[in-house]
Amino acid sequence: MGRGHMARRNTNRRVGIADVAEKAGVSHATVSRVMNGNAAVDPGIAARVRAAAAELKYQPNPVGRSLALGKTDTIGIVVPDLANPTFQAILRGLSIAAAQDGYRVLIADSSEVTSEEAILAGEARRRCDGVVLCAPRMSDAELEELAPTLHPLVLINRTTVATNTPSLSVDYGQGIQELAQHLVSLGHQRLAFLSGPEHSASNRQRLAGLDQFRTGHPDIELQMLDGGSNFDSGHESTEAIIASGATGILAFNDLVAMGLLSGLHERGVRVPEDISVTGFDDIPFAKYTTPPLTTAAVPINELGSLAWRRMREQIQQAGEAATQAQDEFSPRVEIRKSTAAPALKPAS
Amino acid sequence: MGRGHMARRNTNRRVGIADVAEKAGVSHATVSRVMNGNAAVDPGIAARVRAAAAELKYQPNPVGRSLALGKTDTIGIVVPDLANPTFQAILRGLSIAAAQDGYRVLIADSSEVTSEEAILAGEARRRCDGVVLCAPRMSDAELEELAPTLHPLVLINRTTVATNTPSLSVDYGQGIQELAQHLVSLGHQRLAFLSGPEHSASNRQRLAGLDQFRTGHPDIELQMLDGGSNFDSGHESTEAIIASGATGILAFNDLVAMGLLSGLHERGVRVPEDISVTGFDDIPFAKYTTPPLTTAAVPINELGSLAWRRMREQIQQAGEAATQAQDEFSPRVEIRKSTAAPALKPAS
DNA sequence: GAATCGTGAGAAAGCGTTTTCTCAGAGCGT
DNA sequence: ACGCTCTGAGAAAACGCTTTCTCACGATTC
Repeated sequence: MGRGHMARRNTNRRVGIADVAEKAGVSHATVSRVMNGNAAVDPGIAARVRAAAAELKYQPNPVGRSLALGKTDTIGIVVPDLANPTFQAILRGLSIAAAQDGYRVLIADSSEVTSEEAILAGEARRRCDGVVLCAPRMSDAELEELAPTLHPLVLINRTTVATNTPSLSVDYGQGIQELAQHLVSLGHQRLAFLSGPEHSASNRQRLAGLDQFRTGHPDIELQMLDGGSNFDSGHESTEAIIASGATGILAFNDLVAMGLLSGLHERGVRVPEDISVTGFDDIPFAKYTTPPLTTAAVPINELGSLAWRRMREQIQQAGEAATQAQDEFSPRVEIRKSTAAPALKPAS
Repeated sequence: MGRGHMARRNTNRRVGIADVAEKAGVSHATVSRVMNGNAAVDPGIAARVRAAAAELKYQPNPVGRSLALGKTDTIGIVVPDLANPTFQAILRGLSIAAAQDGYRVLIADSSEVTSEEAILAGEARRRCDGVVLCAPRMSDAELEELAPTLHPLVLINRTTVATNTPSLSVDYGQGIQELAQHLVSLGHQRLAFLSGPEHSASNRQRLAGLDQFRTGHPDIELQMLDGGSNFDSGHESTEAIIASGATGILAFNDLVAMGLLSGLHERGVRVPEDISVTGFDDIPFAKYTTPPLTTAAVPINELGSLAWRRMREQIQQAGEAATQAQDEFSPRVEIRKSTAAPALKPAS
């Protein structure tokens, strides 16, 4: 195979800085200088270098560059489930905003496996200049311990006690209360909440909001049913929902609501005549379900781009551990056709 | 600021291989050997190294590793539009499959800007061990020139004349013909195709399929209307569709169809009573539109994971430029409620 | 018991950049 | 004309790792 020391260099190897240095008759250093435009170099030489680089189609190797500069121009994002339109939208917003500043994004999907999150985040952080942790399912204690490790870190839908990591959150507690209020004002007396993943902080917020709602409306029945965060889990809850006897259903999110809608349709239960259903998030498709879904709209597109802005701020500050912005968004109730007044007298 | 040469090393710096070497009283080399389990090292020493590594929480720096090994354990994916559920699904399938083998994925969204694709792909390739190019909009000539540059490359919805880059494609031509056939067999005589992005290869396939359809059905009217690939462009085409007088509409994809559905609804045109509409792709939400969308189902989840398998094959072969698999999927028509027989006599 | 082999660990050479350090030569003032 | 500063380019160190090369030491063999 001929693993000799010299020769076979040009044949195989990608063109490197050494090649253009040789062609231009200058040193590596000079090539680097003209490529980066840092120090002043003689215009004649610079032109020669540029010509050589162009002719050889030289493109600096980012890995070497990263090692020397100590930065990768890449950020990582960890999401619990890439199939969820909410996280897709955040990813997209983040990716586009970051690209505008010359940064790329590396994705990691924990598939809702809580124990993987810390590992994925750590790995991502080592490869990237920062990490955005999206709706982490891990415990507060674990998050608190992990956060400093990850440092240029942005949290979405989660906060830490230490105020030096920025967070973006949505006031799910308020949103769910408004939805419940909407159902009640339509005349519903028996509500049910189809809850989300056990370790989801946003689910806990919803539960807290509903607790508060209960104290304000002691006369209203409100059941809690276990569920998940995706389409299937909504679909699987159909029986339980019907059995509950509730007429107003608050689904964890739009996906769950859509699954439920389809399940109810299969069972011949009419929405909203027999049962009213609400979602959460207002994903783009919520307008086009049958019937169009009443939901609480989260400004999802802004989340991604704001996450990048917060990340960039930290990267630029580099060091001075200032206290960081804690952004909170208020969802806005979007009334459509999946909610209506309940039937006047429930059959019997 | 004290930019001296020594000291201030432990304070600031991330723990590196040198630190654990020192702590264990061995050389860098030995630490590396232990961490990678390559060469044989004395069990006693190995234990000492491992203990030191654990105590220091040492994690090898991936950038240094990448530079030394010439691989990044990362692949890139370039998509025209991350907002499109089809590409989201491919990304997800790819990401999950790659993660299983310890690879991460870097994303690049060209935002349908054709001229950006080559640049993004090139950049991605330099940072990664391979690139998957998803429905590239660039010209055949450009693609042909770019392909060898990108080498470990997988194409989705596009092929090259050189057979040494694997490609995954969907037979859009056949799918659209089957949909047209479906409309005709329902009794439609006047069809219209709402075409997609001009530079989309899959759009050209559809056009070719429809040409073929025409020759088999000279009696059927088939108009071609310009459109786009997303929700909005479908919505914007509403007027043109109504003006066309067609009763059977073949939308470029499900998104366009959904936009059209909403536009028609706003205008009071009933689907399927007045106009039948078909989509393409069968994205998860197609079942839940009003009415549920007749479409051609593409096995979208498989695409992503198969793309990874093809990529992995190439990475493993590393060199021997064998001819690569060209996979083709056949869409399956999914008849739902957005298509029906046309009104017997069109008003006048 | 001397020559040979094998084992395993350290020294050092990469990997491809950037950046500091060093120094030659030009320009300037006196 | 001498020494001074200043500009700009090359040499070399650094980034953090892997891997080849080298060599010391103990074990084997005749």
